Amino acid sequence: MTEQLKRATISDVAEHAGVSRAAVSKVLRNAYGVSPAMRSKVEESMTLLNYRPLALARGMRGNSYTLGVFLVDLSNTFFSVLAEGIRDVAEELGYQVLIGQARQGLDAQKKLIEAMVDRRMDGLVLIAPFGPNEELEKLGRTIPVVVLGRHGPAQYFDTVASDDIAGSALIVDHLVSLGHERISMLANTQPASEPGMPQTVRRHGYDLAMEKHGLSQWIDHVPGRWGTESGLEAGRSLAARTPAQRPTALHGGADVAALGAYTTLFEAGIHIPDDMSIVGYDNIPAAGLPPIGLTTVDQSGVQMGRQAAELLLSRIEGRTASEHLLVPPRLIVRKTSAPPRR
Amino acid sequence: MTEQLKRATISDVAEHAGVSRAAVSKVLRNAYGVSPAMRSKVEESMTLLNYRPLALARGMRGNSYTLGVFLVDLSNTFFSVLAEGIRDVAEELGYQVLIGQARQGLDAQKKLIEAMVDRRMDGLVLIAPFGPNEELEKLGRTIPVVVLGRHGPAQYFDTVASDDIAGSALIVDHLVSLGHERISMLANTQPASEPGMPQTVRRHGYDLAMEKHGLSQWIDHVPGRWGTESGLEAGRSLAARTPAQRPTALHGGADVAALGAYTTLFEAGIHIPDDMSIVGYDNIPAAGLPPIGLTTVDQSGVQMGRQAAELLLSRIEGRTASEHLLVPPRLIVRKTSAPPRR
DNA sequence: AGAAAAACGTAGACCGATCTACACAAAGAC
DNA sequence: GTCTTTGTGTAGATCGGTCTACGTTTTTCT
Repeated sequence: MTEQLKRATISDVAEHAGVSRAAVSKVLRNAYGVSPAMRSKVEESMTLLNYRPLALARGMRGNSYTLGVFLVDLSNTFFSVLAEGIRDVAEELGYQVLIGQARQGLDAQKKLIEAMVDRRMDGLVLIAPFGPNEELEKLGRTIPVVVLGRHGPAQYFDTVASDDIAGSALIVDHLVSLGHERISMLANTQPASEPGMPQTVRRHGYDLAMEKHGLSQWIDHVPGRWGTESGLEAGRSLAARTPAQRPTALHGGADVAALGAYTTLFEAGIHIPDDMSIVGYDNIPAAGLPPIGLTTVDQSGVQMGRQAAELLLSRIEGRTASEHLLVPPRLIVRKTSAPPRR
Repeated sequence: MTEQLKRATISDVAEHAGVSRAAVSKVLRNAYGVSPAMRSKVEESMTLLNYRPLALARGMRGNSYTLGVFLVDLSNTFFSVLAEGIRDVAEELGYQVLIGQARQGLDAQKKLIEAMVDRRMDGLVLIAPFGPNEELEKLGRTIPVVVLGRHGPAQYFDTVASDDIAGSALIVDHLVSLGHERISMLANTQPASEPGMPQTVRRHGYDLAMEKHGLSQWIDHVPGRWGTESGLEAGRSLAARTPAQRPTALHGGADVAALGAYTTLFEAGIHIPDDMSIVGYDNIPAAGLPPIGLTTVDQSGVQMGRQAAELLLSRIEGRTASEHLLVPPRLIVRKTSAPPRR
């Protein structure tokens, strides 16, 4: 086994350039008190020695130049789109983005977030976290935090979310305009749903829209969560209903859940959209696949990701007043919605 | 703004327990030379003060207890499945997994890997990296590395890969048994393809299998890359051919590419599987959606991820001889493959 | 009982940066 | 020509852990 190559440290650079370590640190940080002559001398030594500052060591006192992104579900491709937007903005400013994925459960979430804090990340973007708002407020007092997907208000962290009330209205309006009355919704009934969580807000938006159209009697929440598994399950339960008890249209809550329901409904011989219309939310890539063609609500994830990153960065720079952004959603009509047959 | 809560350090614990910092460090590391009495005393103080060691600081001398996973494409859900397997194993041993996603390009990949090294990760799993093997060998001499998706041999890093020769054979055999002769393949012609990269091996496996069946005359590589975009493009180019020039079946190389081709082919009015059979590779979740039902090759991603993590951990523990695992693939027949019509 | 070995704790250097306090020199003010 | 002010560079503490070297006590072995 060949010897490991030793990497250059700040001391090596200082010695090579004939200056103090503090001086090198200054040019590294673009700090005040560096003459042009010294700067160029030091920079030359840095490139010559192939020096890269050890981010870990910097983090001990200053910034680690690392942002953490917390995700529950990597396989939800909408989340990865968000992550992409975050990364784009962060990289422009010299920050690295590292993504952590927790397994399901509040406990796992907490552990992962702690792990990120223990690695002295400069700030955190939490994508669709669960748990009570107070926990997040507490976290926000420890480290800059932006929550993606949860609605404000909040005092110690910023939020970026889709206008879920409007999004649900878009869906219901669309279905009603096609002639549907009996419209159910896959409601995410995760334990301890908080106000501000998208599942809460979308459900509320659905209720409001149904009422607006005078369809309160048909309001129907199919319980579950928003994941593929749970969507499959919901589809099964819907298929098990008698045709008379079955809705003619379904607000899926999220694309992954909607596609899950689609799957088991389809397998049970219920044809989409002839027997039932389905509308999703998120516009994940798989939704656009032509044989599926899921009608859905688009949230322009990259944009949301970028905004979240910008908020986080400005918070790291010192802003303390919290901000809460609402992104207008957009309906994308494809093939899973059609007039009811009866 | 409320004051930030100060977190307890090792000195705080030491003082509270009435012992030295070194002693606390010892119980933390399970090091030799700790009496049961002291251990319990210290542990009590730790829980009382709600102490968590700062992983960042530990990394300065010892391990950072962090593994890095490098990915090119978060939206390729197969990769996220791999990441899940890695995380499961790592967490059991107290390691955190942080995922970094690079934008396209060798340069971006290099920068991200450097960033992970600069954060003193204890080891790296690279999922489908590009670039020459020498680069990886060099990296492997700096830090423990396992490459997922590239075939060995290699001296300074381990590999875990699907047996792509066998996988391609599975696909060709299946199509031939259905009666196909004219079978094309979406070949990933990324610049600087290295031996050992899945695209290279799968293509070679396809060539071999075609020859075995006496179909050398029909060997046909449709150029592109393995992403959704490139798949869309390939589908378009295939649709543009005259029916006589068009293959009756397509080895898609990877599910994302296969689904891309499916999309544009479908839009061009070419019906799958009546006009053309398509087989993918990876068995990503979207492939299983019933209206699509992509016939594909499964690689049991979670298992591969777990194996990669185990290799990495054992390498971190000191193993130096490299290992190279080949995972047998499995054909999953669904609805996009059928006998040719003519 | 005396010597050797094992068990237990501690002091303090160390990892590689940042950052405060200060020394010194050059420039500007009066 | 002294007195500030401004610019430039350095010494050394600091962040929160790890780890080596060593001293002291206890146990084990003849």
